[in-house]
Amino acid sequence: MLTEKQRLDIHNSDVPVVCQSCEARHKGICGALSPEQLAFLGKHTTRTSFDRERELAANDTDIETYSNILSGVVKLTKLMADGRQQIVGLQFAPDFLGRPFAEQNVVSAEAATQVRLCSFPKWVIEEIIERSPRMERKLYQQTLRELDEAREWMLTLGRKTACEKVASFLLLVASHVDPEAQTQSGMVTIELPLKRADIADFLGLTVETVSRQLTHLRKRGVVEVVSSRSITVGSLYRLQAAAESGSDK
Amino acid sequence: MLTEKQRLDIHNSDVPVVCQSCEARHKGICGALSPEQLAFLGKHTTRTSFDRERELAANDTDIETYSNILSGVVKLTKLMADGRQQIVGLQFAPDFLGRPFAEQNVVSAEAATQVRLCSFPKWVIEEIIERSPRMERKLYQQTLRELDEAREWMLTLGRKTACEKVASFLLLVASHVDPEAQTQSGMVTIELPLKRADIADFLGLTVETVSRQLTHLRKRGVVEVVSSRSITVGSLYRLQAAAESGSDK
DNA sequence: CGACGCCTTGATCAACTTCAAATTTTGTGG
DNA sequence: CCACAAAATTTGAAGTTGATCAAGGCGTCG
Repeated sequence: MLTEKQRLDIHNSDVPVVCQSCEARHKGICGALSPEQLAFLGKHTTRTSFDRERELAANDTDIETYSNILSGVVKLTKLMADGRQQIVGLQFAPDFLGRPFAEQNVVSAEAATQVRLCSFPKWVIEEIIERSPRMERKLYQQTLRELDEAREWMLTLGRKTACEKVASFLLLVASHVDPEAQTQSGMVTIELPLKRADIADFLGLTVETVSRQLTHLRKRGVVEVVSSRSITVGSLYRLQAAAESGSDK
Repeated sequence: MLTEKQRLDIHNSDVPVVCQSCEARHKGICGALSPEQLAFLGKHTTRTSFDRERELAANDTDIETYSNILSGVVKLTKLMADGRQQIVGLQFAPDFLGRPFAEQNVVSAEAATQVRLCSFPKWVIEEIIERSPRMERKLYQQTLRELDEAREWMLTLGRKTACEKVASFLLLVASHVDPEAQTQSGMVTIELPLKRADIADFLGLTVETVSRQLTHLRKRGVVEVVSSRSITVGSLYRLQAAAESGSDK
């Protein structure tokens, strides 16, 4: 007995082998492509793995490739002349990485964890966008989602206290790792994709403050710090409360 | 002798009268439409004027219309349960207002100044998006621009000092009112579309701090406060410096 | 083991907020 | 056009939050 997916893959035997079990084809943008388009894309595909901290694209340089994130977390950062830094976005698999219709990068992209990418030359994506309205639609919708997230984060950066910021960050990670986490209120363990310095750059704080607020949340019993990269949350409901008012109760 | 524009308008005599001299057709999204599509859109168009402070769309309510901004400035805001507020975007004519592919508003939209809108029922825009890839492209590109701006602003919110924030705000307004202002370095007078309380909500500060930083910039000779809503900048270059380091020199 | 990177904790300090009040601007009706 | 009330802005003094500076602990990898 074949599952629907298997039948589909047999039927579309011209789907590149590397794409056949790729998450980007199911949840990501490649799902918008016909087998022929996928085959075309597959011809110009490069899969690469990057160590943590590796720069994937530098600010103010020409855009040469676009990518799908196969696994890992990518941070998008802005840097000021004097070294101040702000993370302006986190991207998770199977997000599309890159800014269509631009010549130059306006942010730099860096691997926050070990990252695997499936990359394509700029012209290939441009051609596919022109030929596949469904692909463009997928990209458009991801951009709208990113804009929603950026605006949500602006509220966090502009108006929340340090403690609320840290709680908001934990919630953000929880919801990306496990989209259902939003609703459930039970116990969850969150693997943090960022080190303290990155969390600070994401929250507009210093490392010291992030650390202090984390111990503060621990002492209040909202979280348990299993290890520096792993946090257990007793009740997401309480964490949510901490992200909006801090005062608890 | 006819200009090219006049010839075009005569040729396309089925272009709705209200659209013929509309900025949205030249710089905005309506430029993507054929005369027939424009005629269809024109049938379902409502032009309305709103006083300053009027709410145009409330958070957590169903989306019923989309609009083009004909004139004025619209602020997009997020509100926390305890009343803290953050402006997460400013939109200027001839921006498109509204979030495609969503059922509900995730921000509220409010007129910052007197605003004139050209509004369309939700289904009309949805139908046009399906039928006009050029329209979808325009919307996609505006969204990408907004995302770029949101990320730029995240750096401002997270990492800049109060003084740098105020200077950044003045630059932002200057560049939207007069796109060429970016390059020129001469004297410019900026009409502020927001009152102090709104500026504070945009910058993640308090009214008092905004006011103090403005007088600080005045005493440093970077700006001249003509009236509370009108600021003259001697050198945009110096203002730019103030937006990135504060220390001047 | 020892060095290095990362994280935490403590003490002090500066920036921004809060609270309070004065001053200016704006809008309205006579 | 003026007078007056309401709203917006500015200014001052005191209080908090988070930053900075400094030191120490933990874990990992050679």
